[in-house]
Amino acid sequence: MNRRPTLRDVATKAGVHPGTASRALNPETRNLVNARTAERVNRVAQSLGYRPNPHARTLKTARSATVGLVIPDLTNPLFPPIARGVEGVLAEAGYNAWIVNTDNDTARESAAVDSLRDRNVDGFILATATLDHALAQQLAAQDAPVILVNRRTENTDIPSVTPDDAAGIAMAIRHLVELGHQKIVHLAGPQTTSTGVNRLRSYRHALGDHGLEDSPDRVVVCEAYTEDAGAKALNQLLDAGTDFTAVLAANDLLAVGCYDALDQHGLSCPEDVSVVGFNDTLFMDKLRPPLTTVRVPHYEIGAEAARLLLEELRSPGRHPRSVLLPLTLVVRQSTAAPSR
Amino acid sequence: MNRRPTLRDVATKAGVHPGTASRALNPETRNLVNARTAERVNRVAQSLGYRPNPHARTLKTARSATVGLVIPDLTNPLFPPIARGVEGVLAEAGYNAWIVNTDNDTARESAAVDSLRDRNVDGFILATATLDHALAQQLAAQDAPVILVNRRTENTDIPSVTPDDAAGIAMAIRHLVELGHQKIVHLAGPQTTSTGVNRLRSYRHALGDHGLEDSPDRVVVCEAYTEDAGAKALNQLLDAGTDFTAVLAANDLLAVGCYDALDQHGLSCPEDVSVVGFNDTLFMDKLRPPLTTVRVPHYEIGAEAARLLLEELRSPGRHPRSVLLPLTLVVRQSTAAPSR
DNA sequence: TTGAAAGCGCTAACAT
DNA sequence: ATGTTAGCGCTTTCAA
Repeated sequence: MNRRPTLRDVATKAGVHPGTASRALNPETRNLVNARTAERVNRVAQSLGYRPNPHARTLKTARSATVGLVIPDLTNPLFPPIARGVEGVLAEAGYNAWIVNTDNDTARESAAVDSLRDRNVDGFILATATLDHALAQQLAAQDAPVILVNRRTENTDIPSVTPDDAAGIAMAIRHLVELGHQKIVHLAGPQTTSTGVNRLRSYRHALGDHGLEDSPDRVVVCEAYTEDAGAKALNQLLDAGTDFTAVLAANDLLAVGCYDALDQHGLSCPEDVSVVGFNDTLFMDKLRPPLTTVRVPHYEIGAEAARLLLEELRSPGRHPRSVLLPLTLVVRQSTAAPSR
Repeated sequence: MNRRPTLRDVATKAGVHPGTASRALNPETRNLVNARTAERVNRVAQSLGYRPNPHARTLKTARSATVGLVIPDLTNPLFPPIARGVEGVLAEAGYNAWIVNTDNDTARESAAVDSLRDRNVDGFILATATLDHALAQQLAAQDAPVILVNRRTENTDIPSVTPDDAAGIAMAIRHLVELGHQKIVHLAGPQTTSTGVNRLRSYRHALGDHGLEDSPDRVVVCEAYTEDAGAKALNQLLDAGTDFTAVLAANDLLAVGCYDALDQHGLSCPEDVSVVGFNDTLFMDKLRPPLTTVRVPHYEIGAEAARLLLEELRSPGRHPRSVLLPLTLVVRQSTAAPSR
């Protein structure tokens, strides 16, 4: 029965004191040690298959080379690519991510974050931000390194990596206008989120930029970013007899809901109504018709968030900043010139 | 600056020795302690907001109340629901899951598992199994608690939770036969996986059960479970002029690839060709036409795997077993009676 | 029923 | 350049 070798084992076999072995094995302190000794220790460690015990290290140093990644719902296809971006960049730096799911539940989120703190994570990446996000505020107030991803809080002091919502919406509107649409409705996202608020504001601005009227009855605010909410919202507009030829949905799920509502009303896309989504999540190119949508660089959002966090960990408080990532419009068959 | 309270702090404030406090706070050992004392200690812990340090605990006990969940690709919508099932059941038992992504790369998988072992995870749930899976064998050989999920290894001694592939395929074939199909091709999955092999074998058996001929040129084995591989395979059949009226794909992604191939050949589904998938992953109901597919209870697969693992952790070697989960066929518009 | 003491494996301040 | 020492926070055996 041979237990895992410890630092002591390595030290003994290399004929040095554990302290020396520790220094020799750690890249940061290796230079404090005679080069030949260091090499010998490393060889012995290798030959023994030595692997440091991260719990012992964390217990001693209160650091863990681990980051908490807090996600509202992993089954939303927006998040897995973000998680991979985070993991990819962290891995290069020798860090790992602990992914936790909150199911969009504040209590669970709070419990998850507590548990991450118990584990001495070195920082947090939160994909759960609302405009008024107590948890993010609280973490930031305690000087815990935090980066927000995809959405932001009202407090812009907390660094974030988000899509350039305004630019994305502007591209979408321009595309519709160029096709000849004049009456464009907006299914807005929850106004508790930065994406919901920003995209709605940008829609209004973009209409103005093209000299189009910004009429209040052309906007429906959805309570959630779900297919059902999207269907409900568009049904509401259709039932009210609102006059429009195109829909700009605040995200892809709402856009998918529009397909449902159009079906229910016997209308077809894009012949009767053009639809534009936001995010370009999985399979949006496989719908019939394939959805025109604003592509968000999911992986890159996660990667950039990880970079910001690593910077913050290396030099706390040096250059906190927020990043807006550029988007592209992906034109597919859900948009066409209006028939009326 | 007040650091987090430790067990010592609680003990001191409660006027007991840290050993006693430890016993009082741990449900397992609470009965070793005077009830009044125990209650007092717990009250003090509460009032101080005491949270045990998991690293210290793990360092001492070599257990972590943590399970490693090894996933080939989190962006495959099959896996997030499984992960949630795992997490849901583990959470009830006070366990947590460490989710790691391997990107279908053996080296990464191996590194990830090493890292999980370094962290003293109490067991593993692997969603990465191939028939000949060195890592699973190795873990099992070392008596590490392992449960396979979704796929199995050739060695059936390793417990697993998988869909009942044979039953699923039988349902799909019966459905097609009842619609009147006689010439059914199969896009088989990689023959390195249990799903690929089992579904192919079941396809052959099911044809036999209906007195249909099982012709080798009606099967194409795909090298990967991807849309591209599916498109390539069906294109191959179409280009070869193979005579068929329905396609049974070994999973949904391959089925989506069929849609692409049919498009490219100017054929339409279900008028010209019926298509059936497997898994019923995200948005399969949103394709045009919505995909008839075999529904796998994703969440339940993960949940059941977690249950088996917890059992194994509680009584090692007591009742290792594998579970086949029942499936249902979801009939949508991608299947119809053949026109020829 | 409780206290004492040792130690899990590592790091870092201090000493030489 | 290396050794010594103490201790991170907890559990658990042993003793009382």
